[in-house]
Amino acid sequence: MIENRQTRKADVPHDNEKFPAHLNSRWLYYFAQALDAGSIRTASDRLDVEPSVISRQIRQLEQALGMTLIERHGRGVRATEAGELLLDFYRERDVAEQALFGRLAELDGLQRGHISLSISEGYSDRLMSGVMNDFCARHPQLTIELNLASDNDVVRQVYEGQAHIGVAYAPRLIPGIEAVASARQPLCAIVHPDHPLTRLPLPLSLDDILKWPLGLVGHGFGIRQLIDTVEVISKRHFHASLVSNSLATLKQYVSSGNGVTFIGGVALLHEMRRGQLVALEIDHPVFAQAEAHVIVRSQRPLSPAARQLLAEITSLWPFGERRRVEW
Amino acid sequence: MIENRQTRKADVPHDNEKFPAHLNSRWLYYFAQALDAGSIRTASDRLDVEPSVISRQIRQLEQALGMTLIERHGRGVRATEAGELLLDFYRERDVAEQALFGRLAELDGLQRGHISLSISEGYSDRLMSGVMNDFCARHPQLTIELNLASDNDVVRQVYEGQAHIGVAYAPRLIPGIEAVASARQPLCAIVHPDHPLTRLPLPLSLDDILKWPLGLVGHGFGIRQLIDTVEVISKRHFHASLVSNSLATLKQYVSSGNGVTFIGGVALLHEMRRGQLVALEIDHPVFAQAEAHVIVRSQRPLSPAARQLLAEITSLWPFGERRRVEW
DNA sequence: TAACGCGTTGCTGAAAAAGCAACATTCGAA
DNA sequence: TTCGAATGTTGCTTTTTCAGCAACGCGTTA
Repeated sequence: MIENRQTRKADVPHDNEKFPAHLNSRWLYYFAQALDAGSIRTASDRLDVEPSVISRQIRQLEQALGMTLIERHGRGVRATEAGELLLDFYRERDVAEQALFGRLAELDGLQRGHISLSISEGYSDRLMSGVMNDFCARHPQLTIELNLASDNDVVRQVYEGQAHIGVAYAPRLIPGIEAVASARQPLCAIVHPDHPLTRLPLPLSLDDILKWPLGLVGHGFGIRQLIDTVEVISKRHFHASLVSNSLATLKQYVSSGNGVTFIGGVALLHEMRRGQLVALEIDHPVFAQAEAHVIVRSQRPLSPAARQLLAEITSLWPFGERRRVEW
Repeated sequence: MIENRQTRKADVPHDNEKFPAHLNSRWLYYFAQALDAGSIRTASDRLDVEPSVISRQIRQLEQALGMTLIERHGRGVRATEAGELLLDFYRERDVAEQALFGRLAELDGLQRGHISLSISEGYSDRLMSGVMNDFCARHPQLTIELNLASDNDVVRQVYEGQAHIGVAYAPRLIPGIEAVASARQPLCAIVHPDHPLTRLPLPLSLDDILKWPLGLVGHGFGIRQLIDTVEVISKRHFHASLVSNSLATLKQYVSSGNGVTFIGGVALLHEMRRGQLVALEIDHPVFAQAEAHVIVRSQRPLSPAARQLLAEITSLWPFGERRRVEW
């Protein structure tokens, strides 16, 4: 036992303590086996160990508890009153342990578990239609938490362990965060289908775009950092007529006027299909090389369920890649 | 672990088993301590053991379960999903263990326990008035079973472990039975107070007694063996007008006529006090040397409660000795 | 009474655990 | 960015615990 082990540094012989901090599982095991078999020798035959081992272990248990646990007759052993109490406890402990194993196995078999996803706004549709719906249907007993957040928050939540898996567009990758899948998804200029820009040849030049009122996402989005970067290196000033932390607001903004906003095209699948919005490629390397990432915390052991979901996400990643030709 | 320990005789390497038969308590202990402390090193400082020990024990636990239990960050450890499950189990197990210790301590403090007494008929009154009433009042949470039986049954029940303590009058002592207290209590002739025998000088001779109708206890009573013995060595014939296995019946018999019976005087305290019966000494060494015994099973560990009661019984034994002068 | 089975006890070797020191990483602050 | 402190880990040795073997004492049984 731990508390009986004498350490070298502080060797205090407090054996007079009434009860040990914890019961050695082997003591209990032999104790229960001996009582179950009716005699130490029978138990020793069953377990294929020497009778002396069992005898000694039981004695240690008795000494640790400071009370006699079994009656030693000439023909076997029987439990004393204290022994019965201990035996009942052991039995209960055993079934609890088996129940634990069952739960652990369920966790292994994806019949139990909790997965927390943190997703950049605009990816939820694609993720849901591409993977999540199917995955949830196949594992109805899993608890899946889907959290929409800004790109920076996605990274933060994954980093702090609040989310197991994150999907972010152009996030600032920091040490400790690992991108298990990436896909280049250019940042596009989003406009109404009737917008004059749609009549210009692609890719659009920055100058053409900047003639129109601009709607920008707020800071905290990976997109915004890309925009700021381009603003600096292109030596131009991006005047934002509207700044919002909601992509939906920006979509609304451009769909009801002739404004322009910068959003990854992948986030607009629905609107583009319905002909409500169009995504126009921009002639700038930074915009063109923007990437979306599926991220996890480095060296964080994921639960089996999270591992499985991650595998499915990456296998289908990027979700709309093949449809990209339609844009 | 027991099942992982390889035996020499039958070494079957079934390490591929998913879960061990039993969790090593030390593994769990370190595991819980590390998570509780937040880091292995903090736990190692608290427990005064090397960090390597904790690290290794946790790893063994993980290998035994076949799953990762803690996330190792640079600044401490955290539980995985499986780890949380295991930790919850451990916490519950711990409180159950503490509860067990509490029950064991109660058992030690006589606040809990079961005592089974087997008592020869006729001793219950004296036992109850002398010891049991007080003992029961002082330890109301003890369960005390008081079983009246014939002398031979008292011995048998104690021998077979059905009774912890026995009180028998002149029982046949067999190996394995130990008399922790004895008292010479002569077998007397019991008659009605108005019986002609009461007018004869004491001790009575056998011949005087045998002139009167005889009530005898049945076989199975220690008394009866004494009577049979005397019958043989005195070369007389004891004709029983009534044979009963109930002392109460015999008392009734002699109190309503001029019959005589042989009962230990100590069994008649009530009746003698009320003047309903008198016990007359008999002039025979076998009768005079009859002994009552408090018996237990040799080398049987008694529960603390039973030990305490036994001590009280023997300290006051024999209960009515000082009053014997009144007879 | 002798033989058998039971639990127990020294003793020896093996396995597990603990200690020690050094290492690789990670995190935080200058 | 760099340095330093802190964390978990690993190789190795020492200590402790456990298991096996043989013998003994004891109670039970034929």
